[in-house]
Order: sequence, then structure tokens, then C-alpha cells
Amino acid sequence: MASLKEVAEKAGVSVATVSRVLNDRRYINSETRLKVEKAIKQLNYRPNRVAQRLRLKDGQRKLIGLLVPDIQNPFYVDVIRGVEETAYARDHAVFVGNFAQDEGKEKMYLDIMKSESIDGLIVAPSHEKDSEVTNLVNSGLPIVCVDRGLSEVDVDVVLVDNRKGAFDAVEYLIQKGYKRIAYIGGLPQIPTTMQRKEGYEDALRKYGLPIDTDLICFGDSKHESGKKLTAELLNLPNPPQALFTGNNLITLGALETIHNRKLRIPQDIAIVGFDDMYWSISLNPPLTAVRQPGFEIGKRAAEMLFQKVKEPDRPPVKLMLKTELIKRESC
Amino acid sequence: MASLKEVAEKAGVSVATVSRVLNDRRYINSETRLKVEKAIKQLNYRPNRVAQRLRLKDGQRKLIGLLVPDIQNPFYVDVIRGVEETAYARDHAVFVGNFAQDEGKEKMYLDIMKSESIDGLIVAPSHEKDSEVTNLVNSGLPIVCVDRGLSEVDVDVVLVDNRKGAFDAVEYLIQKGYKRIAYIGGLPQIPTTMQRKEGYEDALRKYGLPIDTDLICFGDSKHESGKKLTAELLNLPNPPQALFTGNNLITLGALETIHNRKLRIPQDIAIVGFDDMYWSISLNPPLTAVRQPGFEIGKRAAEMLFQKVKEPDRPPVKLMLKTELIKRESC
DNA sequence: ATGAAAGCGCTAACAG
DNA sequence: CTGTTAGCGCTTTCAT
Repeated sequence: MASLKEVAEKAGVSVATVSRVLNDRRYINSETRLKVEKAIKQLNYRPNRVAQRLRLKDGQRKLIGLLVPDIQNPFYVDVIRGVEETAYARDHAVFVGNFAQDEGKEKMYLDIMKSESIDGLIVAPSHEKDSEVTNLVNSGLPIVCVDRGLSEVDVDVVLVDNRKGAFDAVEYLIQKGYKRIAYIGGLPQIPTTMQRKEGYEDALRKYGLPIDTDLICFGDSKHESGKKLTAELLNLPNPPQALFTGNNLITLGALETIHNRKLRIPQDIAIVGFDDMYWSISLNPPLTAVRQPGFEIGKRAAEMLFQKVKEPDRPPVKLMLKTELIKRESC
Repeated sequence: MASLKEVAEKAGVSVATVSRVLNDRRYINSETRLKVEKAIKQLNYRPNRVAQRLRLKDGQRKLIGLLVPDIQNPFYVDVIRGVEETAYARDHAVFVGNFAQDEGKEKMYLDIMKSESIDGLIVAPSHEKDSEVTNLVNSGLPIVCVDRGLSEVDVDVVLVDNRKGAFDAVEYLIQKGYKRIAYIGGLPQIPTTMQRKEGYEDALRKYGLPIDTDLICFGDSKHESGKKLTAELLNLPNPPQALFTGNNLITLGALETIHNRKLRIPQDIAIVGFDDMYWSISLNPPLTAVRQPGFEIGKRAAEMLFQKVKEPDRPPVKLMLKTELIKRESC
């Protein structure tokens, strides 16, 4: 890799001049510029981003971090894509970390992000009191939370109305005539898990249905727990008629158990899931689901982050996007 | 963020000493070490990875790059996880880039990787003659290819026996009695697309079935093209009885078209796909598919890369893993 | 309009 | 065993 110095030598100017033609487009004699540009081309010079970041100040490093809880979850894949596209449009690179729902790994990634001199961070914190992220916000690093907020500090956040989304799903189930409806949540410490539970209960309450704690259960937001909890629910003496599953991986796990038992959907058991996937129509049967705009969330979060970087003192904003109930055939 | 200098001041030693207790565990007076460790703890010091990378030589920077063609494809998500887990076990960070099947974006990412001073790169090149990646291999950067190799240079590569995997799938279809079998491939310039086509033709030939070019088509390896090409195939005057789809996104697209037309699988049209997903059992109907071990591919590639970094002159090796045909109900 | 030089935070000779 | 110092590649005053 050619360095600035080599370019300078080849062009017969100082490194400062080369740096100027690269960044600071004023005050350059046009002949000098030509010479430099020629040398750059000949050597196929590319600035060393590491040296650049070491030297540059906050907000000019062209690198942001993105920390997601589970890359196997297609929702976060959409968020990642939304962030990346927006960042690249602004010539920023994105350092993505997947902490796989492991708080230890989350901390490790946070350490890496800090020491990689990023301009800002987009993160879906493990839980609302996440002290590592809270400290980082307090340290002044521009941060935007996605999917979940933080309770101990005022921070920018982009998410959906989980309570409303869940309410809509369960209300639809009730309107379809189902009475015993179970909720299979993810990790209880994740805010969305509880918000969706609230929405579930809101709907039950509105229609005067009892809230039966036997029908409310929590797992770890992954496929396996969806599979296992569905089995437990179906083993109940008085099993539910319908399932409201708390995220897409849980939904997939639930479907697996139902299919293994040769139960018919929705005749034997109905299901509506939180999180739609573009291939939900190809599931057996086509899934009724609450769609959240993952790509849009990522995009908005990135835009918000860039704004925050530019104007660090503007007060944090909360952006709540809408969910949409996609009606298909699973209930 | 505290710096080495601040730690040194607090501990009353030189920066060199602090650096030594951090890296170079020999030759340190135990009292000195204690003082330094205390200061490190008090200041909550973390080394600045950017400064470290700028200073360090090849192979010691604890950062590798990973460039994948499509993060929306669950296969690559598995590869990413395999690479990450292996890298983290060795205390390396992974810079992941998703070029979304866009050669321009691939080049951009390659530039970023180069200028981020990585120790090595794992990449699934756009095509076999990918000159950017080829040049990078020739430049001496340790590189391991996954999923696809390079024809113009001898390089390490981890992939599966695509031809055999495709052969097994199509042979199974033939044994089930299907005679008019179509192949829906991805981008024709991707090596796996053509290898899978070879396997498809091998099977047809072995059983004396004609190779009908009307039944062989290519798209762009994404959901939409699977959807569209399936529609075209079904519109043929003499449509196929079975589909062999070239990757998981194409499969999902094909299923969508089939379901939209209210066709029954496998009675009206059978399907077997390349790439299994853990939720393939929940598709309508449970999908018969060729499984490739994505996680394992990522893991092996990372191990191979670390070896290459340690011993840059060892001759490149090709590792070919096996596929497995998972028989379910779609044919 | 251009160059010299400081310095970002760190590691690794080299000297003692 | 420890300190001093050069230098990784870059940007940015400060001079000129």
C-alpha cells in the first residue's frame, strides 16, 4: 500500500499538499493539483483509514458501529441493511457486531467499538437498564437505540409501537372467535417482550376475556424455546385455541412443534406471530403476522445518528413507527 | 478514554512499562506490575485498537475481514456466525461487509478492508475471475475464499461439493418418478450456479433423460427471480413436473409463485431446493433440500485463515465439505 | 499556495 | 528490569 509520503515524493511536493488536494479542496494551484492527482493515480493510492481515524476528531472518522442482538433473526438483518445503505450513501463504513443475546459478548463488542474510534453507535441494548450502554451514552458518544430504549438515561430511539402491534394481533384473533389465546414471549428482560405482553393483555381485557397466567410464558427469543414452550402449552389439560408468538424465531419454533404433532392450523390451533418475513406466505399455512419495518428502522436510526453527530447537544428524540397486521391464513 | 500515557503517569512509570505489562509479560518487577495494573483498573483503561493497528505489523492486528454476497441469505448468516465464533475464540474482531451482489459495492468494501489494515480476509468472490480479489491475493494478503473459488490464482478455499449435492437432489427426484425436471439457477457468473447445473445434468444423463434447455433458466439468486422464473416455467406449454431450485432465496420465491397459483406440492409440481434452513420443516409443505454446512464452512475458513496468517508461504489448500439431502415432503 | 513539524496512541528497538 | 525515542500514516496548525 502506497502512503501519502510516497505520493508526495513522486509528485515532488510535501505530504501536506497531497493531504490538501485529498481533503481540503481550497488554496491549491491547479498545476500542483494535477501533478498530485497523477501520482495518486499512478500509485493507486488509497488513504489508510486507520491512520486517518487515529488523527481525526470525533464526528469525522466516517465509521459508525452497529450492535444487534441476533443476526439469525431476519428482522435485525433488515435493520442492518437499512443502516448500511444509509451509511454508505454518506460514505461511512459500518462496523457490525452480533452479540447473539449474550451480555458478555455485548460488553466485549462495546469495548471494541469504543476502542475503534467510531463516530457513533446504533444498538439494541440487552435490556432497559443495560449499564454498559447507559455509561456509553453518558460518556457523550452519539448513540441511537433501535427496537428497545434505555430507562436510566434519555437517549435517541427508533422503534415500533409494540403494544399496539400486539393488541391488533390479539384483537384480530378474538374477532375471529378464539377465546383461549396464549402468549409466547421472548426473554422477559427485553422491553419488547413485555410491551407485547401488555398489548396482548389489553386486547383480552377490552373483550372481557380472562387473563390466564398458564397461557403466558417466556423463553429466550429463539427458535428452540418457541418449539419447547409450544409443546408445553399444547400439553396443558386445557390447551389454548390460538397462539400469539412474540417474535419470528419463536413463531418458527411453534410451527415446528405444531407440524410435528400433525395438528392443523388454524382448525386445531391458530397462530399469529410478531414479525413478518417476506416469505411468510410460503409457510404452512401462510402466516398472519405483525409486520415491523426493519429496514426503515435501520434507515431512520442511521439518519438520526448522523444528525446527532453533527449536533451532539440537540435533545434526544423518540421515533415510533407503525406496525401493520398482515392477514393470511394461520388464523 | 484514558490513554497509555495517563496510565503511565498515574502509576509513575513510563509508557513502555505499561505497554509491557499489557503485552509482553516478561521482565517486569512484580511490584511495578501491581502498580500498573492498579492504575489500569482505576482508569478503566482499554487499549486504543486504532493506534495499535497502525503500529502493529501484518498478522498481529487481531482483525480479519469477511465479505459476503448477501446477508439476506441465511446460508451466509451461518457462514458469518461460524467465522465470528472462531475469530472471537482467538480474540480477533471481524469486520463484516455485505456487498449485496453488487460488484461496485464489493470493490468499495475491498478498498475499505485494505485500508483498515486487516490481518486477512475471508470472501465469497462475485465470480471466478474477480480481478479485485485476485489482485488482493497476489498482493500477499492472506485470503480464504468461501463458497466459490478463483480461477486465475491459486487460493485457499472452503466450499461444498455443489455438483454432487445437485446430482443427489435431482437423482432423488428422478427416483421418485419425475421426468420433466427444471433447474432454476442463480446468477450465471457465480461458480456454484454452474456447478449445480452440471450436477443436475449429470443426473439427467445418468438416467437417460433429455436435457431440455427450455427447463434450465437463470436469474439473480434472489427471491424475486425465483418467483418470476417459476411463473415462466409454469406458463410453458409443457411445464415441468418438478423444480430443482438453485439456492434458498430462489426456493422461497418459487414457493410463493406456486402458492399464489394454488398448485399443490408435490402433486401438481414437486420441488427440491439447494440450501436447507432450520425452519424448512415449517414450510408448506416441509421442504426437501440439499443442506450445506454454513456454520462449519465459516469455521473452517477462519481456522484456515489463521493458519495462513501464521505461515503465509504454505501452499493453498482446497477444502470440500459434504452436502446432505434432507428428505421431507415437497417431492 | 506550500512546506515543516507536531501529535493522535501505541509498540519495539535501543540504551542503560 | 525500566526509560527514552522513533515511527506507523495521516491531518492540521503555524510559518513562509
